[in-house]
Amino acid sequence: MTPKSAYHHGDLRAQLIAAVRELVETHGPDGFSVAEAARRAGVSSAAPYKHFKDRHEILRGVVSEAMDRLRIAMEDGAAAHPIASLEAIAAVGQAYVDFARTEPGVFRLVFSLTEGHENAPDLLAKGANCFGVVVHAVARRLDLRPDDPDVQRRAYMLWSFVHGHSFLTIDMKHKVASAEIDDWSYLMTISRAILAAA
Amino acid sequence: MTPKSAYHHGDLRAQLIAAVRELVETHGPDGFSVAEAARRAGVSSAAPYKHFKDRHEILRGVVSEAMDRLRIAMEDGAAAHPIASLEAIAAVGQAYVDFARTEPGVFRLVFSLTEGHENAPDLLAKGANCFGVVVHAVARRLDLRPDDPDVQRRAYMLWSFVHGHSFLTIDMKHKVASAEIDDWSYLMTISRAILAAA
DNA sequence: AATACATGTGAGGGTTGTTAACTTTACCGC
DNA sequence: GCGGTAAAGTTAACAACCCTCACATGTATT
Repeated sequence: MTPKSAYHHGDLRAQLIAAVRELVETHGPDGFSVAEAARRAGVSSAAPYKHFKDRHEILRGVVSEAMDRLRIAMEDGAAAHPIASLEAIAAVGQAYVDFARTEPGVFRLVFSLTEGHENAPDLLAKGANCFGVVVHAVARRLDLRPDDPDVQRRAYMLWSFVHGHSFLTIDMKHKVASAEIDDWSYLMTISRAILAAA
Repeated sequence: MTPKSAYHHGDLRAQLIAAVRELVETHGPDGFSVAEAARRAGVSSAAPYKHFKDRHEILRGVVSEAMDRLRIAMEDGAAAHPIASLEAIAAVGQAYVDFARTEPGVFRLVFSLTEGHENAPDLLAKGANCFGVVVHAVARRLDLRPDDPDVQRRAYMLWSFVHGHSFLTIDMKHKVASAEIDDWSYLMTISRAILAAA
């Protein structure tokens, strides 16, 4: 743990991930280089390859960690409201949007891993878990089982919606869509509409 | 036009954009290099810089062209159905989703230009035009003016929705959300719900 | 025909991703 | 304590890439 020796400073993997997260956040998903990350961690540019096979694997590490945080935020959002309430559903969406607003770079990264990341079952699983939070909230609200097709359909609708809004909101920080949008009332409206739709 | 001389082959700019589009589509938004594009166009690796300042500027060229095609597809979608019909609105969304499915790489690229592209007023304008198609369709349906705040709000909701669905659909080609989804009935349901919502 | 300009080439500097061979440290059974 | 093994660093090197420079070659203007 404690970097006694300067060699083997004991915590490189985590420090690299942190450095990359910062780089991605400030310079965008492409403005990252393993060389710069190594520099920031105070090691040689070859050191990272003792912990990661690829630059891709480092990115996957960042994404994995980010998805954990996202899921927790969503769960916390739901937990802050009465079970089966509409608010609980909207709060899950709010957590999602908040995450995108707070860390747009990382948020983008999470959804841009396409090449070189084909086989990443753990990431797929974590994605499914995030979706699961939505499903769970919807199931509670409708008093149905989570695997009910209707629940799945509505949850997916909600997710599309929140996902799209999140992306649009960070893309056009300088307003394209006329006015500012009040997330909460927006999310409540949508949640209501989707739960009521045929 | 006709490359008489081998030098000055007269059409390099367009050919580069085409080459990059292909590269982005097959190797993903990151798997593109100016060098490779030049190679495919049959010119030296320095030639592109006579037409584009940056690698970023080439990408912007690809995006610009793609947004034109997207807008046209959306307009055509709407035009294929009776004015003011719900189908016309859904068809705009369908065109959007189809574009994403057909050219996922380019679609991603369009929405990942963040760094080095801060000042691109033409792209912002084209984005606004695409949104304008949705707004127009909604305004027709509700028999209101396009600049009516309610129209803008509902159009934005629809857009978020379709945008999110498009992304999710190309991200998880291998189904995370349980079953396959029938785009058209999905889009009709959503359009109806959003136009009816409070 | 002479000149100006646009558009190509080639060489080269600086950065990156990644590997290979080597060195240093931590740890484990004796 | 002691020696061996594996983990985790290092330097050196290569190819690829972005981009700039000085120069070459066509095209267009006058």
